[in-house]
Amino acid sequence: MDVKTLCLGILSRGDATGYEIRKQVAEGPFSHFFEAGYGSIYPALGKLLESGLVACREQSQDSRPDKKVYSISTNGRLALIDALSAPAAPDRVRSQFLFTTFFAHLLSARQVERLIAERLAWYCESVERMERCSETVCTAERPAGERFTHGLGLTVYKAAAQYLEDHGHELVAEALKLERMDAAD
Amino acid sequence: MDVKTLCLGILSRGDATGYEIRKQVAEGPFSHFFEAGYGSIYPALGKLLESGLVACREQSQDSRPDKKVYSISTNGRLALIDALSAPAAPDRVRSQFLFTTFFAHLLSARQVERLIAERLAWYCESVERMERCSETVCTAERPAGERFTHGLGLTVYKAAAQYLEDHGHELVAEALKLERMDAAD
DNA sequence: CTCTACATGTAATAAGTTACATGATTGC
DNA sequence: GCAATCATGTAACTTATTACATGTAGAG
Repeated sequence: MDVKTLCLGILSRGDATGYEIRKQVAEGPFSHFFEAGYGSIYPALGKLLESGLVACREQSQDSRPDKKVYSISTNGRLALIDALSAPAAPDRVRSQFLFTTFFAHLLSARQVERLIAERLAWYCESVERMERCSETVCTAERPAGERFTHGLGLTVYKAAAQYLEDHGHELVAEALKLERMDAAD
Repeated sequence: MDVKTLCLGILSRGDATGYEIRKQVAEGPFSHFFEAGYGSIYPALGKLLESGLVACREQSQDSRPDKKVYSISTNGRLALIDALSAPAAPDRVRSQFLFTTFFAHLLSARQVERLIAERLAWYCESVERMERCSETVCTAERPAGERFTHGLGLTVYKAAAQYLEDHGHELVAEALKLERMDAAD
């Protein structure tokens, strides 16, 4: 499941340019479980074009740069289904935040407090971002899978935010205690 | 936050061999937010040794292969704190599972059913794996950060598993409906 | 006049994965 | 006898990130 497959998936929902694909990954319904920048999307589209899994038509626009609109081919749809049918690979997660909280005792109380506050803000932003695309994903016309994936993301974010609100103070409390002990020495 | 920093973090809790580090990442308290295999851990330890952030003593054992026990140096501890103090980088998540569920309408009901069941099993395993190391992480002697990180991971897994139990059937129901429609054609 | 949005791409670099290579011991 | 655990490492490959490179138009 690489960026090529991601592009196939997005194109299976409708034609798009590289720019639009990137927007769907950054802000749209894929944002909570995939990341990709231009530097991986454009090369991926190039390879898909080479192997005939997508087609491309150039569109000149006035008062806008030309754009290349990609559309998925029949072979592309088959390749997508193949990729989806492959044995489930485990999710890849690497959390700088959790790594940092694990070693919170090495930071100052001020740092810990900021860490928690920033993360809470980030969860709020993420939830807002996701709710902004709820209207396009959570309608009856869209497949159930889209609603499901969206709902699972929201649920997880909300559970995590709640945990932070419930337990964040414990981290700060310990940091303050350690600082008092240091001061006593 | 790369594998080098991960090694520094783990070594800050006590000396370890490359093999033991890998075990902590695969099964220990780091398993839910970091991944690393031998192929990244050994080279990382090599680089840390070169730059003097860790020290290494060789230990021969009888009836076991020799091992290299690494320990963090003072500079290593400083480097770790530096890395922890760096501005929070967003978590990296790439979920094959969520990608697949998003496009569940392209799969057969059988495939969807298996997907959900396997994922639920995976969550159960993950929760069990994490609870197995609860005893070493969730004691009063360990820093609050370890308990916090552990608790957040468990909370998120449980919330996700609950969501699957609550909404997984919707996905299967749609798949069955699509199959009936196909059969009708 | 500055910032954001639109729009595409390449090159250099960094990072990590997979496969390869080896080998003893312990428990079933 | 076979699988699992302990134990270390390299080389080739794949992949993705970052920085570079360029340019228009509309909104404020």
